[in-house]
Amino acid sequence: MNALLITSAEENYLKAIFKIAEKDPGAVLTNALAAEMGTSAASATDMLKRLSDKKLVVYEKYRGVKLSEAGNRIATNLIRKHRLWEVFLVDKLGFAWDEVHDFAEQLEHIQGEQLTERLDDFIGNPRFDPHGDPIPDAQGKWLRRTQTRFLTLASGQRGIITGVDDHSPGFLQYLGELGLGLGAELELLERTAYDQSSKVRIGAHHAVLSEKVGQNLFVRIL
Amino acid sequence: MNALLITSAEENYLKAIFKIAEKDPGAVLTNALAAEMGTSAASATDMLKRLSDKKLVVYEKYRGVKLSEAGNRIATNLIRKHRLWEVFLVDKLGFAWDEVHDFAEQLEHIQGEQLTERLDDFIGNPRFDPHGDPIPDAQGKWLRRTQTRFLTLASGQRGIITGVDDHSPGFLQYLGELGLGLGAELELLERTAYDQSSKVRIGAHHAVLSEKVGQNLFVRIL
DNA sequence: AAATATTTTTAGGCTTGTCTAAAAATAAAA
DNA sequence: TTTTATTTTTAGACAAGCCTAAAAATATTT
Repeated sequence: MNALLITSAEENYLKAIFKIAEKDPGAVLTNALAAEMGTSAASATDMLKRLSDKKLVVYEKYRGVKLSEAGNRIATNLIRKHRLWEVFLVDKLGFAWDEVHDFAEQLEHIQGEQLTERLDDFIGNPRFDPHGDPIPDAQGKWLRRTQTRFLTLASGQRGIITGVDDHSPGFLQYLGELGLGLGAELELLERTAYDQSSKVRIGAHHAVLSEKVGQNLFVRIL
Repeated sequence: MNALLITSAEENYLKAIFKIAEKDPGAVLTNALAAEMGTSAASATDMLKRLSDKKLVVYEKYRGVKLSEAGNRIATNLIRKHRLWEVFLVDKLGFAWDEVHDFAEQLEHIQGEQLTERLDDFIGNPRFDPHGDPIPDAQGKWLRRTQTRFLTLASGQRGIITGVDDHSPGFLQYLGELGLGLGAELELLERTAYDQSSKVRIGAHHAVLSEKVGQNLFVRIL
């Protein structure tokens, strides 16, 4: 049925298309895709033709591309596997949330439905990965969740960290140093109008978060 | 230092060379390697030239090949990872010993020393995999172990299953049905001279093992 | 030792996934 | 609207891994 052979490279392109489309479905253009993949525009065009031949994307020359039903299924499953492995690496092997991306990037390509499902059970069927990103279920269904950008918090409001928009080790490590892991509670004491920096209380102590940090933090308002 | 890029295909050839050499170091010839890899002799020759260029093997045209120091290190580490993942799959995810080979075949190529070592700790630093094969340590050291072929047992002797020489799912499943897992105890009641078949007692009940089964079973004599 | 058989290597091709340079299409500016 | 700039595609190459068919080397028979 569905056993057409997909290479890791093809999977990675599908995932990149998914990622770009997530923010703006109209922005999946050759250059953006090449940038996301770290390849040349020529290579991206090349791959788009292959993916189109395999009916994994709908591709119109010069116009951009979108995932087909089948392509979307593959990309979603890839993200599912990536995030399940991340949970495993953090919860079971004790890695920090900024250390797991490269491993998960490899592990997501391991084939075998049974393995994925048993892994899911073993780690307790988590709905979110260590960065707060949702994990689609085996049918590709996403759990929608209401989270707010930290910058929308008003003075005096409290919130719980539910996710990050920047997954770079540098940002994650910095948050860790501030005591801001997933599930951490913080209170916005004051926001400086001039530079959108935020004075916050994290447990017993205070800190100042720059606008850049604020932009990349999601919270659930308490 | 040691970060020269090795592809999965190259790793697989190194592992195949190791495997053939294990039984007979002089038998690592092009045809044997091609057979082991399921490729043509021409492809094997091709790869041997590449591996030779990378100093991973010592290759003499028409004469056969052997692993270099570096090649041996890579092959050993690959086997280490393969067997550690097998233990994980059986002990933690609950797979049967005949189900894990294909998954481990993929997982062994995951790069990252830290991952391997944390996995090793997580599963309790096992010395043997689910088939009784030894797991080399992080330095590539092998634990030597005394095990005997079942066929060397004399009537009346008892033994504990310590390993198998045939890893095919068919054989492993058959053993499972007989109640002959790793660590199982059995007693040789009688061996038929004509066909080397063996009447055995396994716990409370009796069974007859063909010569073929007997050849592929290792035991520790009690 | 010469003839025959087997094994191994070479030669030439194909696909995937990449590249650079040039051409073509689209978008923006004058 | 015509020119200029940008984006995208095409053309031609290359390395990795595989193939088949033919040639060369080694091993076996007679």
